[in-house]
This record gives sequence, C-alpha cells and structure tokens, in this order.
Amino acid sequence: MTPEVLSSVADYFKVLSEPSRLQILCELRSGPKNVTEILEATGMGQANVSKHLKILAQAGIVSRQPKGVSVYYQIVDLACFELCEVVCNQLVERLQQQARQLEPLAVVHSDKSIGGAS
Amino acid sequence: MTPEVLSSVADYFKVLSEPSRLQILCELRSGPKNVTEILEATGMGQANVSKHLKILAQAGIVSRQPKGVSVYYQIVDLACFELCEVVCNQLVERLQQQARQLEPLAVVHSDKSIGGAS
DNA sequence: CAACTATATAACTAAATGGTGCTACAATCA
DNA sequence: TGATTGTAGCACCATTTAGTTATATAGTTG
Repeated sequence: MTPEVLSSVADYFKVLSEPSRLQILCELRSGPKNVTEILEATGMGQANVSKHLKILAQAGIVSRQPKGVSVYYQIVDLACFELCEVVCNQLVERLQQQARQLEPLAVVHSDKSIGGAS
Repeated sequence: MTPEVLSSVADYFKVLSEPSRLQILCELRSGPKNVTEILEATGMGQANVSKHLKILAQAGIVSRQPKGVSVYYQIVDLACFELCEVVCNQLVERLQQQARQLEPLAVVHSDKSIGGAS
C-alpha cells in the first residue's frame, strides 16, 4: 500500500467522520434537497451547511445542481451508505456481544423474559 | 437516525481517517506484531505509534496482548478491511470513469493500444 | 434599477489532533 | 541490585477544523 493510496482512503473516511455531514447525507437519502430544506431539516447554521456541502461535493459524494435561485444537492455516491451500514452492523454486533458477556451475571427478574434454565 | 448513532458512526470513521493508522492496520494484516516491529515497518516515531495503537485499541479494532517485555497488537475487527476495500473500489471506479470521459479527447498514438475506430 | 431571497465565501475563535522529545514504568538479564 | 530494553504517558507545538458572524454574489421580482 503506497502512502498516496492510504492518504486517499483516509481522506474519504475523513469526510464521513463528522456527524453533521452524516446527518446531511441522511437527509439527502430521501431525494435531492436544496440548502434551505437541509437547513430546516437539520437545524444547522446556513454557512455551516454550505461548508459541509462543499466538502461532500468535492469528495464526489454529492452533486451540485443550481435550480433558479436555490441549489439542489443530490447523493451520487451510494457507497457511502454501504459504508455506514457496515459500521452500524459492526457496532450492533459489538453491543450484542457485550450483552452476551454480561448476561450470565444479570439477575433474572422474570422467567418468561429469557427462555432457558430456570 | 439519532444524533448518538450518527456520532458513533462518525467516531468509527474518524479512527480510520488517518493514514498513519491505516498504515499500522496494513502492517497488522499479516498477523500480530509488537510495537517495535510496527516501528521498524512503518518508520514512525515510538510515541506516535503508541498513541495510534491506543486509539485503535479503544475503538475495538485491535487487541492488546502483553508478552513478556513487549506488547503484541492484533486485528480483531475485520470490518475495517471491508470498509477500506469498499472505499478503494469506489476510488478506482471514479478514476476509471474519469478516464472514460477523457478518452475521446486523447490522441491515440497506437492503433493497437485501443481497439476501436481508427 | 431597486429590493429581496438563496447560497457561497471570508475572517475569526475555540477546540481537537498529529507529531515529537522527554520521562515514567515494567519486565528481563547480568 | 543495577543496567537495559520495550512501551506508555505527559507536555508542548503546529496544524486542522467545526461553528459563527458578517459580507459578497447570483437569481428573481416589483
């Protein structure tokens, strides 16, 4: 793995490493939206949203499309959602494993809730 | 998507958003290594490697295992490689698409290299 | 043209972060 | 025990970055 490749991959991950940008991507999941719609949906500041949208566009994750006065942004890189899903699955798996490890130590309050040895 | 979930996902991406950490993960891909081995393989500073390893361990991506004087680190979260692969594929796909877009404009120096209309 | 709306940009602040040098600590060995 | 080695922690600096305020720019409408 050359440093250039590692740097490119890291740059991509960096774009997805901010909750605000992930929130914007989630909002755009239902379809293209203009900046005002994103503002209202997220509650973020206008300049802030504009900056994040620029970063997402430069990363090639969203596309920019002026329509009259407003500008519509749209997801063009579906891979970002695949990445989020992989991470989410991983996080869920960890919590489930932690739960399994703590389960034997937990006090069972109802025999019905856990089907097993009583 | 709750802010907590978005934050957790962003945190995971943030761990993978540094070339140094990706480099360490690449080195660990061939098997567990102690800190000294990672130092020599990456050429990074000792304190720096130690800090990055701590971050990777706290994120649950690698495990820490003291063996005598030295400490061995090992990949425990295979999902990180899956994520890197998805990103790499995405980057390759983009470059290929850019190449296809520029192809008609390129001067063909050899008819053999590109099979098509001469 | 003037007023207005929607978006982008610049300047700035505060906070986070990567890298480095030094130190502390633990395990091993003479 | 004292010396040595391997690793972690601390302090510091330089850089980056998210967020905000204010301003600039482009399209629209009167």
